Amino acid sequence: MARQRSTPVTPEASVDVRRAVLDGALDIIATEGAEAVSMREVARRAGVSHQAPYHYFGDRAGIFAAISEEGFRSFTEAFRRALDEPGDIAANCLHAYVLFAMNHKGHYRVMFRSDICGISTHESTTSAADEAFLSLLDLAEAVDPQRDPSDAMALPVALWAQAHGLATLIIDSPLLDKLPPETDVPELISKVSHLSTWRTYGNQH
Amino acid sequence: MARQRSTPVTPEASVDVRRAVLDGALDIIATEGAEAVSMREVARRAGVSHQAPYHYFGDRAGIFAAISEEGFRSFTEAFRRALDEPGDIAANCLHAYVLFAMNHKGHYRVMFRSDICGISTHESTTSAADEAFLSLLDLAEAVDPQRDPSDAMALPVALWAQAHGLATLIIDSPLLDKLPPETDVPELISKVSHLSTWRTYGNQH
DNA sequence: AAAACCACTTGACAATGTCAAGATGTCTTG
DNA sequence: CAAGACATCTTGACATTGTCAAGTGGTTTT
Repeated sequence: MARQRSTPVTPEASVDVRRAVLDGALDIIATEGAEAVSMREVARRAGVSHQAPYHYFGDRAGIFAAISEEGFRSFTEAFRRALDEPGDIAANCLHAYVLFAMNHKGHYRVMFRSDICGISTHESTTSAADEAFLSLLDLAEAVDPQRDPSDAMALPVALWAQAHGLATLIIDSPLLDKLPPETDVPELISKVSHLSTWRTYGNQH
Repeated sequence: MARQRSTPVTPEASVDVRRAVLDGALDIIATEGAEAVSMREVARRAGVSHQAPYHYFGDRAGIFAAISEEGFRSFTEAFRRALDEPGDIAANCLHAYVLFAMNHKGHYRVMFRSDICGISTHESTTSAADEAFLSLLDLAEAVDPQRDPSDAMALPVALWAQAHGLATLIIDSPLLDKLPPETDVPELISKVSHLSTWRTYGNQH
């Protein structure tokens, strides 16, 4: 009995293993949280030996770094799409931000958890995060290009904090536990957007 | 060699062990993150056997639940103090919120991590969290008592999200990494407060 | 004096992260 | 086309971890 996997070693199969490890980890993170991810469990789910994941990711933190990178890339994509939509740019972007977190719970939960992935040591993850930040700066520019240049960072920080806070409170549930169960989340986002910095004054297109 | 601890079993000593376990855990959480907390390491730091923490906290999640409860209680205290200060109530509260998170990094990092402490199973933790939420509702009431009652939750949600987002982005560092190193955090909080919902219109006292 | 209890302890177990050392196939180079 | 290099895994071993079980020795209650 030389090998259990149906497909032997081929370039395609190896991509599958990498993907399967990532997907297994993402599933665990989204349902049980990042702490529950174990090298051996993701290996088991991928149907490979307990050491196979090490080949692709080096160590446990490597898996999280890969997930984080993937998350930042697809986040940037979604956010830039929202920037180009017609209507209230800021409101559109807040929706896109929070919906991304909800639809990519596993990714989002890892993206800002410096304690588990040590993102700074993984260059490609850092650059993906930098790109995401740039798209946020573009939003600030669209919302208020005339703000005081010496305080240019205040607006992006305020926007980011509002969106990140709303996203984490929703996906980690303490917020929804406090609200009536029939609460409509997209509607809630709209209301928050209306109350906050996430609203564009006269910049619709 | 019957016993290693200098003080034998007395009521006082037992309080010390409980406290020492909590402090050890808090130190690890603040410096290395919650993942690095292990039952045996906190026991080691407290100078007791690896099973002693189980006596007080039941299991690993129990330690986090206790920290979470302690966090919510002292948070509520600090927040209520800010509510009573003269000046712009909302701005004062935002400062209090973020400074609490910065000064109680260990506590704050655990308070909203449902994945590691399963707060809902610990009744006293849940009630401490409920009280904290009530103080937030009081702030919303002070900021805008005349808002539409059918959307009464939108304002507290917006406030909470802004504060929570800013706090987590600061203590977990991705925000400060993007800003110039000489950035003054309290000043940044003020600017964000000025830009956002965290500002009181005509409610100063 | 006996029973119950508190605040621990020692011992054991399966599971985990990771190092080391293969195995087996593909690809490259002389 | 043989020989090495490389990719993609595997099996084995080890220390460390969370937690169950079963003491141990004082204090308190009955």
